[in-house]
Formats: sequence, structure tokens, C-alpha cells
Amino acid sequence: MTSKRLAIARTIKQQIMEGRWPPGARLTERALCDFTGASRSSVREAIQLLQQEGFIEIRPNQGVRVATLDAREAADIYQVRSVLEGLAARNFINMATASQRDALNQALQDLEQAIEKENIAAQLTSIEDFYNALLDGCYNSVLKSSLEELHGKISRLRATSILSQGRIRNTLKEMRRIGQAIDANNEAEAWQACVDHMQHTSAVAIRMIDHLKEQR
Amino acid sequence: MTSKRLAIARTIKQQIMEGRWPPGARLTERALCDFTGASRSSVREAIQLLQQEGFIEIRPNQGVRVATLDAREAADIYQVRSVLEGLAARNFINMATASQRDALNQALQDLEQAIEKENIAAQLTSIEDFYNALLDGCYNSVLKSSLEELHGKISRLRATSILSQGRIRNTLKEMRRIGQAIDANNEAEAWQACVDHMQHTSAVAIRMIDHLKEQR
DNA sequence: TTAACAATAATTGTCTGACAATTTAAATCA
DNA sequence: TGATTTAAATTGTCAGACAATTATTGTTAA
Repeated sequence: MTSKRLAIARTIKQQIMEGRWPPGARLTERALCDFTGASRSSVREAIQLLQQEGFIEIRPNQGVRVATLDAREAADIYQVRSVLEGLAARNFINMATASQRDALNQALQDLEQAIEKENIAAQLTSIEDFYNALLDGCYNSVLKSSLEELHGKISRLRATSILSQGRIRNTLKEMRRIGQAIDANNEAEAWQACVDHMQHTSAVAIRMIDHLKEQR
Repeated sequence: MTSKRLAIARTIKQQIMEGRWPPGARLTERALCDFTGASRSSVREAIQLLQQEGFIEIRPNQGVRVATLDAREAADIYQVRSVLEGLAARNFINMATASQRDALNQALQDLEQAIEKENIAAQLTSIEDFYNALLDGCYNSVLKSSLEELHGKISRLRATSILSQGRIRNTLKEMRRIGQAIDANNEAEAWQACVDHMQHTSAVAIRMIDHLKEQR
């Protein structure tokens, strides 16, 4: 059975991602206790986890706020992701087993089908599968956890799914390029494909953040 | 005034680094309460911070242990550091102000003097200054916090100072190479200098870990 | 009316003590 | 000695308390 503070953290995280509380909203401990039915001690421990994952911000004596993500920070995150994913791809080429390589290609095929069927949920799942396969095959747990942390921070852009739409075919193209470089064991090309992919993703994300800001 | 759980975390961290408790040692909450004079709630919150920073490991229902660092994980950390520091150097070239560049060079000079005077504490401080200058000048807070996390994890090698000895002149040489590449605004060379430096550091660290293991 | 200030309420940070569930250590038996 | 049972210690969680800090409201002066 999973520990309580983990369960609490998951519940709150989910609500944040679903937009129940907007970025910047203040969450009192009391409200979170009521919402989750847990005690303050447990909620406070859960809060710490959520801060670590980047979903909330804790300011001393001023409580908890849903994290915001401005264009600047998003750009920073994507820049770091680009080198970490480049490293992951290079490691994958050197370390991955045949079945891990299969999983990577399978994810790409799944993504293609999901696009044809216009199944957005399946698209997101395929992309996730792709990254999981990549991280499993690069045999570096530190790299894995670092990247997962950044993924969490980006998912604050709850519009993640919106973000991928309208660009999903480009995304597929870019991910295929990564996959092909990996199949060809071409480290330099795989690295560059990752960097380019992140650069494009970053540009789109920043445009969206600016767009949202204007609307407000 | 700094929050209590932070003070507790700092106290415990310091004790761990000074070797009061060896890697793998179990720390009961009660013992930590006695040691710090704080209540269990505060200690538990501090513990979470320490886990995040990589100083301890929490296993459900089995309490807290001082984190261990095996050769494998160390290699993983250094591999990630190499690309992150490479990125930092490239960013520094593009973003840093004149005074930030000065600070970097000053740290190198300080290190040289500290070596001549065989002042180990000053050597460690200079190296720290160098990294702080580098991170300040690369204007990417995500990169900064990611690297700080990894530095924390490495510092579990309490023998950090020992580690740097006997190799300190090589370290200076490698860091100078980074500094010169930065002065010349040569991104590719700066990147490579960082990667090479990490590779050497990694090799030394791993040798030391293996050596310690044999002794035991 | 608004700006500055004072009084009040709400919230956070921390402490104490409690208790069930689980793990670890000790005692017992085969 | 090895396996089992029993007892002790430890973790995870809860409830309630209170001082220190922050936010809100109300009041006064400009």
C-alpha cells in the first residue's frame, strides 16, 4: 500500500493539472486538509514533495501557491532538456538492447497511427512511451531522474496536449529523425536531432505562454 | 530568520559530511530529535529536504540511512555533469558580463595561489567560487539548480578534499583550459574542456570509491 | 475619498502526545 | 544452531495546541 503523503501529493497534482486551481492560486493548508481528508502533518509532507516536483511554490510564512511558468523559465527548461536528451540518445545508441530499440520504434509507429486516428490521448501516451523507452535504454538513473523532474515542471503547462496539437506532425517528423539516427548508430546526428527538436518545442511553448498572457 | 527545518537539515548535512555517521548508517527519527533538539515533525520535514538533496535515503517503514555512493552512480552523475557544465560554459560565453568574467578569472588565480601555499581549504573555496561565477553568468536558473543538486550528491564522497589532492594541479590545468576557452569566446573548445575535465574527475572518483571498497 | 494606521482574524511553523501498523531485536523452542 | 514466536522499537499518521507572522478589516487623519 502506497504511503499516504504520496497519495495526497498525487491527488493535488492531478487537480492542478486539470486546472482546478489556476497558476498562482493560493492553497491554504487547511483547504488542502479538507480537500484530501488528511491531517496537516501529512499534507505538509505532501506539499514538500509537490514543491520538489515543481508543481507548487512555497514561500516562507506565506503558504503555498500553484506554480506559474513564465516564458523565461520555460526556455531555461528546454535548454537543459536539449542537452540531457541529447546525452540520453547517445547513451541509448551505446547501451540499449535490441528489445529496447524495438520499444522505441514501436512508440513511433503507435504515434503515427494515433495521429491518423486523431486520437489525442493515444498520441500523448505514445510520446510518453518513446521517452520511457529512451530513458530505460540509456542506463543512467541520474539522467533519468533529472529529465523526469524537468518533464514534471513542463507539465505545469497544463495545455500540454493543446501545445502538441497543430504541431503533432512536425513532432512526429522530429522524433522519427531521432529514431533513425539511433537506428543508424549515428551519435552526432542523434544529438543534433534532439537539440533541434527541443528548440522547436521550446519556441512553440513560449509562443503559447505569451499568447495566454496577452489574453489575460 | 531561517526556518527551523532548514537549520535542522543543515546541521545533519554537516555531520554527514564530516563523517559522524558513515554511509549506510541508520538514523532513527528519535536519535535525530535528540541530536538536534527539535520535534519529530520538524525532523521529518528536514529529512525530506535531505533526501531531495541526496544526502540520505528514506525507505518506507524502514527509516533513514546515510546515502551511499557506488562507482556506478558516481559515473552517472559525472556524465550528466559533463553536459550540464558544458552547457553552462557555452551560456557563459554568450551571456556573462565583464565582471562575471572577472570573477571567473579571479577564482582561477586564487586557486593557483592556494595551491602554492598548500592551503587546502582555500583551494576548495576557490573551486566553489569558480562554479558559482560560472552559474551566475550563464543565466539559467534551471541549469543552476540541476547542477547544484548534482554537486550535493557528489559531496557525499566526504573524501572530496582528499579526492582533489594529488590531482589538484591537473584540476587547475583543466579549469584554466575552460577559462581560456571562455576568454576566447570559443564555445566548442569550452564545451570540450568541460567534458574532458569531468571525465578525468570521474575516473579519479571511481578509483577512489573502488579503493575504499577494497579496504573495507 | 483616500492614505496611513491600528485592531482583528487567519495562517504558518513548531511542539507535544497519542496510537495503530510495521519492522527489528530478543527470547524460546525444536 | 535454526526456525518461530514474543516483545520492543520505530515509522506513519492523527489531533490539538500555541506563538509568530501575515492578511484583512475597520478607523482615523489628511
